[in-house]
Amino acid sequence: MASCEDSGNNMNEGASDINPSHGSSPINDSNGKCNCMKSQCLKLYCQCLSAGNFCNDNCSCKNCLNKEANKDRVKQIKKEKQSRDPRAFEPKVIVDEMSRNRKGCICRKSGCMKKYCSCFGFEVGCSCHCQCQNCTNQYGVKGSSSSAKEQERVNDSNNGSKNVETMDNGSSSQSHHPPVYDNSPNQLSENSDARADDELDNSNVNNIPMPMPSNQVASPDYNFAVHQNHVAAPYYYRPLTPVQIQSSRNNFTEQQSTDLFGDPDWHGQSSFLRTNPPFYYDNNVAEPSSIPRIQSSQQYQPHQSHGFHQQVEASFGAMTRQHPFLRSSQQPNNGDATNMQLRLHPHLHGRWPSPPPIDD
DNA sequence: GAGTTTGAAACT
DNA sequence: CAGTTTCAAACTC
Repeated sequence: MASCEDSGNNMNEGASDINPSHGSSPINDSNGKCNCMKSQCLKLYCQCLSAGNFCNDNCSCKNCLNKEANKDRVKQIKKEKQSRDPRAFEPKVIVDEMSRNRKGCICRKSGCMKKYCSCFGFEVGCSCHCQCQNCTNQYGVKGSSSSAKEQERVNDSNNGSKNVETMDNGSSSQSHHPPVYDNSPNQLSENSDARADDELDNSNVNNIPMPMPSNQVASPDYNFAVHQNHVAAPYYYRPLTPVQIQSSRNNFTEQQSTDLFGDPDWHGQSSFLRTNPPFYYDNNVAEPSSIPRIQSSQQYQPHQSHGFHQQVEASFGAMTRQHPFLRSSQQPNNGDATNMQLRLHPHLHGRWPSPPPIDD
């Protein structure tokens, strides 16, 4: 059975309509199907349309017009939606140190503790973007810098030196989260409005300000994807070459995405990044379909022969070695990375390094 | 499964 | 742009 998540069902043409397939349904677990009765699936109420997908055989919608056979009209509808909100079809969740719902919620009655709440539905905390009332979101309450678990992690890191990003290996049994996406600013893209303006003072590509708050948690704008207790590498969007763009438009395959990430110039590349294809291209920017995340502690448990630290070194090696600004350290040792830390090099003075160079 | 509640999207 | 209406998903019974 086809699904909205099937690549073949994606509306993979036209402006900005190549989306991460599961960038959709923030709330339900229906995995790319809708039950629209009145909207003909031509409004954003429709989860399939909202996700940038056509409806499919799994849907129970009535009078559906969101079909490939109607693609011209759908494309027009999408343009209209985008004229109102250019980011209407973008992923709804950004990746930062805790992950946040880009648009925020305005819950009044649910306390952000039910799936009515888009933040809760994504299993992310509420944020300054939310206008919710009586927020009790277990993943992070509006106004607080983090959820309880995250705060615990932050506190732990603060027990060490400053500018420390603690990285856990997931051994504390956090369940994995649904896919979320790095919506960090592409410093090199003409459509780089995906930043949290309130946290940045300029957009100088070569001198990215790093608003390191007192709790020492990195800003979402620096692609530092530390997801709950899971670990992910810092990574940057990078513009694609014309060949890559054409390739993505024509016949994008998982192997190609793997190859892209196998590119030695991809500073943040890692073995587990490569385990998370496919990647989608939009606005000439490569974007992971899901953040590089560790899906289970088992997958990235300390390796029997090398130890997790070495494994992380292997994964992060390119970054830690090629970016002289970052260096890894290890708690005295046991071979796992439960308390492994990435330290900012002192000379950064609170600034992250520039994105890696563009490779033609 | 029907009815109710909820909040996002659309509309005015 | 604030208030209202529409909509579909989440939830309850």
